[in-house]
Formats: sequence, structure tokens, C-alpha cells
Amino acid sequence: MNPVPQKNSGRYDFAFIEDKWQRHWLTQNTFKASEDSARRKYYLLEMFPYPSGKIHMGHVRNYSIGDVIARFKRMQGYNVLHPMGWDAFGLPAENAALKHDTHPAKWTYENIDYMKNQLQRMGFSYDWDRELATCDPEYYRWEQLFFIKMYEKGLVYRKMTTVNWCESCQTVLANEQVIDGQCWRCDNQVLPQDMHGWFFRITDYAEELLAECDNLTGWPEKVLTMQRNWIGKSIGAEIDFPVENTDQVLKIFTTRPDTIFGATFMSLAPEHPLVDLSRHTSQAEQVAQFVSRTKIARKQQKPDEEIEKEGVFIGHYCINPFSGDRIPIYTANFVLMEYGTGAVMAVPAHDQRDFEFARKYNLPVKVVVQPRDKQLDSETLLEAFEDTGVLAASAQFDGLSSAEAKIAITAFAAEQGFGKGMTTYRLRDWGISRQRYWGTPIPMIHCSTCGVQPVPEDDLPVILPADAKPDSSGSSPLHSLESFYKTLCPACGEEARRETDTMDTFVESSWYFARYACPDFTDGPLDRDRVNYWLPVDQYIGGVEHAILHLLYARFFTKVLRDLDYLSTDEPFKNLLTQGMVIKDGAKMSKSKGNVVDPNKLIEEFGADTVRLFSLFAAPPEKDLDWSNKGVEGASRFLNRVHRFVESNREMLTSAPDQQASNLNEKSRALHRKTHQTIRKVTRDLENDFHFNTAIAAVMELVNLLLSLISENAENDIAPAAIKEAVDATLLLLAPMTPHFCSELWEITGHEELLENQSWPTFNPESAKDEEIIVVLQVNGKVRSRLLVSPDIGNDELKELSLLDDKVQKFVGNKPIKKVIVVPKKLVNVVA
RNA sequence: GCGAGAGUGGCGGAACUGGUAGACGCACUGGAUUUAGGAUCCAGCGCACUAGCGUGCAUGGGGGUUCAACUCCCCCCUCUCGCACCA
Repeated sequence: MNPVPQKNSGRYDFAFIEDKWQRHWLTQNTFKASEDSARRKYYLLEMFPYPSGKIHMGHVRNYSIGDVIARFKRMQGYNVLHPMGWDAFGLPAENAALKHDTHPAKWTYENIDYMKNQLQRMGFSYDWDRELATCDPEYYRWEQLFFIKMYEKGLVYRKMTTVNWCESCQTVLANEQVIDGQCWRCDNQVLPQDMHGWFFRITDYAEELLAECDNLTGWPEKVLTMQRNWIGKSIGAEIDFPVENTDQVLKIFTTRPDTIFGATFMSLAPEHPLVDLSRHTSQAEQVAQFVSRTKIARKQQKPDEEIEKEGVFIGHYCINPFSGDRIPIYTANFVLMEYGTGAVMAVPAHDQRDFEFARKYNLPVKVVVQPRDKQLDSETLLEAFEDTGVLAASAQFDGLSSAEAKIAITAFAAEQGFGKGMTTYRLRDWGISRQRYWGTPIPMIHCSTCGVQPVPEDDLPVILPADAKPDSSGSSPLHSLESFYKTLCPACGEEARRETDTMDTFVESSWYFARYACPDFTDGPLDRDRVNYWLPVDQYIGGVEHAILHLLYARFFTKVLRDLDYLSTDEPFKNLLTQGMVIKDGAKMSKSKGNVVDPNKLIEEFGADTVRLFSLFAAPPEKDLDWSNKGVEGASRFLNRVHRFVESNREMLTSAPDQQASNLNEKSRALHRKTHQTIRKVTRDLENDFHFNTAIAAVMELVNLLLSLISENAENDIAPAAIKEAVDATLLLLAPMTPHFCSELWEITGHEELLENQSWPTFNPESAKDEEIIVVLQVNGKVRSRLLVSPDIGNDELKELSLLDDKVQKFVGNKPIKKVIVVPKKLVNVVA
């Protein structure tokens, strides 16, 4: 029987080395950040994790990318802030607590302990003194203060909305918890229910949030596009249509006021209040049926399903204030109450949806905008003409272009008092009420005499009671915990009820980046000087799944805090990097697919440096990373190769002079040159676009050259100084990526100063300059030969040499040479 | 349907403002060393034809601009992501 192979045989002892340096960094507080106005700051932030239990490969990748940048910037002399914390409130803790019969707080804090240890084992350079957890009252107390300040400023309000309600669980469900119209937990039918909830007036900031997108030049265009679409600004007009035989007015919003003469009916959302007008008409029964049928159908609708356009006449007409036309009012299933005014003027000739609806119900079609190249006929129209054109059948506006008509018609409506220019947004106010336990309590009190009252600032924080915990009913225990909800009204002193809803956890992550600047500050939420020194975040890194909500909310909060005078930046994140997913075997890692890779096992088998190296090497950060176990072995091999070389040349490296001799031999010069070229390449890759994969490839090339020169160098005639220079550069260039490994080898090779105190290496352009360059010779665009020449060669000489070249002559033959193109120092193309 | 991005060897991926396509790594093949190797070292490795020197052909497909196109322009196909009746 074979002996059990020795663990790590043939490999460097990464376990020892990594433990040694991690201990060192922790005890020396190496990465502690202090404010220093004399130094250039760099705030690097990765999206903090939800403490779900353990770190996954997505975290490993995200935080490896961030750590390289943090360490790189430190070496470049920046004062770097690189904090880490925990997005610690949220529903999973409640579910886990139920499942394991524990308390969400206990579960959360245990996870934090475990995951913190995992992050430390990866060697990430965080300033742990700034660690924060959002479920800590010392954190959320300030969020409650913000809430009250926002309330005082009119940025918080309470209103009734329709929510997804599960009767058996007695709770509100988020949209993503409703699966095919059923509760994710008990499979009961989810019903719409009207409930009170608290809202942040994010729409007040819609315009600024949109406009400022143009200044976010350090963000991916993709994310900005998503944000712009989400805000969804449209410019148009609001027009009043009086309803016949009533004193009611139907307000509509349109982006096409130029088509107003073509309106032949009206479409209301089923929820629109004026739908009730049908009640006293013969249509009453039909309308009521339609409305309830539509509401149910909507809830059961699959996300990508297109429903058939339907509607019913509500028994009333309104008058087009422009034309005096009498138009029937319908309610239709494709009109959304949430957008605009919930009512649409239907112009079948110029809107495809209205066109389909009109054809189905035999409603008139009236062309009022003619294209410039042909004449449309209302009778024979096959589809709506949605482009702009020239107005027709529009009274005094005939002959105007659509653009002119929009302005003229809007102005006319304003003049006559039945309309005005209006801008609407798709963005809705942010509903933050959650009927959950594990979240920040909303600091409000309901008094039957005084109404809603904010908790006085001196009474903050409203602590989430630890003696409650979720039970299987699904209902928040806060609703029934008397010691929590029973309180006194701050206005009249009478008995009152505390708000028992908690805040959406997106609120915590909307300002944590600011708190990192001063996590120990007790006099208020934010210490102005420190916050203003560090903010904005210079580089933010995280998954693209947060491209809309988290980033939009964080931007909103930053502007609110600015207006509340807590900080003075307009935007929180100057540069944004959205890293790709980690996939394996062509699919996202997931338990159900069975392709999950456990970081712990990888660290044990290969060490943290190898895991970091591979996750940086396999793909550029913004692209998806295809995980490959074989690839990890390759990364490990590379580090071992470097380690072996350094170990076996330790004495030479320790004693080699730092100064380069002036008369190096050819091979030494080649190594010296490659060293400087590599520094140049790696510096550029890291500075420009964080393309670590090509940076690492460049270092590998340097190492390959070094090893091949040594192995064929029996005479040992390569200058030790050149070798030392190459090894030092290798260690410095890899330091941000494989910090334990490089620190150890740096020490072994006799440096007295620690690697972590070294500056980023610089290259000498003279040293990096090639002695000889290859110039490609083409005949008629095809490569036929190559010339090895001095880099100082002139174009004339190059041309001359090319024409003398055997291969060139062979392929030119006796054809006349038409022209010769010379790209300096690169290429010659002979056209014959 | 709309919007954005991408398509390069067996695989992950390189290629600066149009100028040697395939860096680096993985896999694979042959060899060396070894009791053995899943360790290490050396060599090869886009495809086709060729004994070889070579010569064609190649960056999703088709056209175009150019001395020269992965790169620029037009059309088409496929995939990924986001939005999806937004009036």
C-alpha cells in the first residue's frame, strides 16, 4: 500500500505563510485608515454582504478585486479607506430563526463572526476598526433620526396602497415572494389589499437623479441607461376633458398633444375613480364585472405574458375641448393607474394599442398627422402611424409639424384654461414599510387624538426588542408585543400606539458608506469633517444586480443628507465597477445545479493567494468568470514555481547588489528590459481599467523569461542584480494580488523593510526600450517576411531594406510596384 | 417588441488611436527524470493540404470602405442582460 502522500508536498507552505501575515496585519493594524488632509485620499468600497452564513465565490471575487485596488492605491501613496461591514437586517434571518428555533439576532451575529473569519482568511486589507453591522442600535438609531428629519421636511408620508397580502400568513409579501399569484411559503392565493404604508418622496428628486446621470462619467453606460429608464421621464401635456352631463373633469396625460384632434375615445384604468360614473347607467353591471375580472387577471399574469386588449364602455361621454367632439369613455385593461393620471386619450390612428382596441370595438379612427411622403386614409389604415409628421384635420393647427404643434396646442390649452405642459416620471415614491420583525423600527407613534407623531429625538433609538421573535404565524411579533407598541403620545401624553412596521432593508444600505467615515461617532450620525474628507467613494464595486434599486436609493439618500446638511457631496459613488457573475459549467453557481464551489475548501487546498490569483486571472472583472478547478491548479503551479526559484536562489538574491552594472551582457540586458516593460504594462493595466488578467499574464511572461534564462544558463553569467531586479519587481507587482506570498518572499530575499511599506515600482523608459524591433513585410497585404532592425530606423531605410528582401522579391516577381506603404517601426506593405 | 452588451483555437481569454490574430493560462501530444506520479523539467499545439520546405483558409454569416479590417460602415443570424402595454 502506498503511503499517504504528504500534504502539500512539493508546494510552498501557504497555510503557515498566510496565517503568519494575517496575524501580523491584524496585530499591527496595518490597514487602519486615519484622516490626513495632507494626503490624497482614496475611498475604496465593495458592496457589503448580507450575513447569510458563509462567503460564496461571488464575494471572493468581488472582494479580491477590491483588495487589489486598495493595496495598489496604497502602494501608490494614497491614503486609502477600505472598510467592511454587514447588511444585517432582512427576512432570511427570520426564516432561519424559525427553522433552527433560534433568534434572528443570534443567527445573524453568529454568521457575522464566521464570515468575518473567512474574510480574514482571504487576507483582505480592511480597516476592521470601522466594521459596522446595520442591526446594531448604534447604527440604526441614526437612520431613525434621518427618518424624523425627513418627515419634518415633508420627505416622508403615509398613504394607502395596494399590497400583496397572504391571508394565511397574515403578512404582506414583496413582489418577488409572489410566485404565480401564490404565496411562496404556504401556496395560498395572494390577494391585493389596501394598507397604510410609509413612503419616501424620492420622486421629489427624480429630476436631479436623472440629470446627474450625465455627470457620472465613471459609471458603466449600461447602469446609467437602466437608471434613466427606471426614472422614465416623459414630457407632454395634461388636458382636461369635461364629462358630459356631470361636473366632473377627466384629466389625461399625453406625450402627443399634437394628436389631440384624433382622439376618438377615452381609456381609463380599471381603478380610476371616474369608472364609478357607470354606476347609474345601463353599463353598471358590465363595468363592475370587467373591473373585478381584470384585477384578478393582473395578479395572476405571468411576467412576460401579453394580454389581449379589452375594455367596456362606462356609459358616459366627454367632450374634446379642442374639437368639441363627443367621445365615449371606456375602461381598458391595458391602462395603468400608477402612470400619469390613469387616463389616456385614445388616438387609434397614431397609437398601436389604441388602434387595436378601436378595430376590436369598431371605434372610429381619425388620422390627424400625415407623414411627409404619403397620404394616410383613416378608412384603410392597417396599423397606427406613430411617427411625427404634419398636422391635418386639426383646425387652426393644420400644416404645423408635430414638434410645432405640441408646443402650440399645449400653449393653447393653457391659455384657454383646460390644460398645461406636464412632465411625468415612471419612478414611484419609495414604499419602505415592512410588516416584519428583523428591521429598523419606524420611529413614529399613532395617537387617537393627535394623529401620527414622530418619536422625539431624545427618545431615540427605538430599540428593536430582543424579547420578541418571529413565530410560525408569519405575522410580525411587534404587532402583538404590548411592551413594544404601548407608549405615550409625545404631544398629549395620553396612551398611544407605536408604529410596528419596520423599514425596508434598502434604507440601511443607502447611507452605510457615509457612516464608515466615522463609525465611532456618537454626537450624531455623521462627523462632517471626516465624512467630507472621505466622501465620495472613489471606487465602488459590486454586482450588477444592484444596478437600479440600491444604487438609486443610495444616490437619493446622499442628496437628502446633503439637503439636511449632514454631508456635502452630491453623488456617493464617483466610479462604479460592476463585476460579472461567477459561473461554472455554463451556469450560475447554485445549490440546485450542484455546481457550487466552496471557498473554504479551496483555501485549504491551495491557499488564499492562489484563490485570489485565479479569480483575478480568469477573466476581466466586468465579465462573467468561468470557474475552473484546473485553472486554479495552474495558478497554484505558477506561485510554486516562483517560490521554488526564490528558495533555491535565496543566497544569491540576498547578496545581490541593487545597482545595475553598466555593462550587462545580452541576456542580462534582456531580463532588465523585460522587467521594466512588465512594470509599465502592469501599471497601465491596473490604472486604466483594472484588467488584472492581462497584468498577471505580463508578470507570468517575466517569470517565464527569468526561469528560461536561468535554466539554459549553465555558465551562470546573468548578472545577479538583474535577477534580483526581476524578482523584486515580480513580488511588488503581484503584491496587491497575492499579498501573503509576496510579503513572505520579500522578507526571505533579505529586504529589511516590509513589503506593505513599499512604493509601487516605477519603470525607466530607457530601460524598457527594445534594442531591436521586428518589422513586418507584406506584399499586397499578406505577411511574407520579417526584418529585425534597430528601433531608430528611418522610413526610407526601411523601404529600401524591404525591397531587397528575398521573400518580398519572390512574391513581387516581375509585377511593377505600384506603391510602398511604410508604417514607421511597424510594417511595410509593398503593393504590386 | 424596445434598449444595452457580446460572438476570436478543444476551453478561459489576449490584440494600443485600422498595421505580425491567438499573449497568458487550461486541456491535449511527445520526450526527460522517477519505484510511481495527479510532482517537476523540455518540446509541440488554429484549421486544411504537404514527406518536408511551404502554401492556402481562418475572428458568427453576407456585403462594403482601405495598400491593410477582430477593429470602421450596411444587412442578417445567435446568445446574455435589462425594460416591457409608461399613454
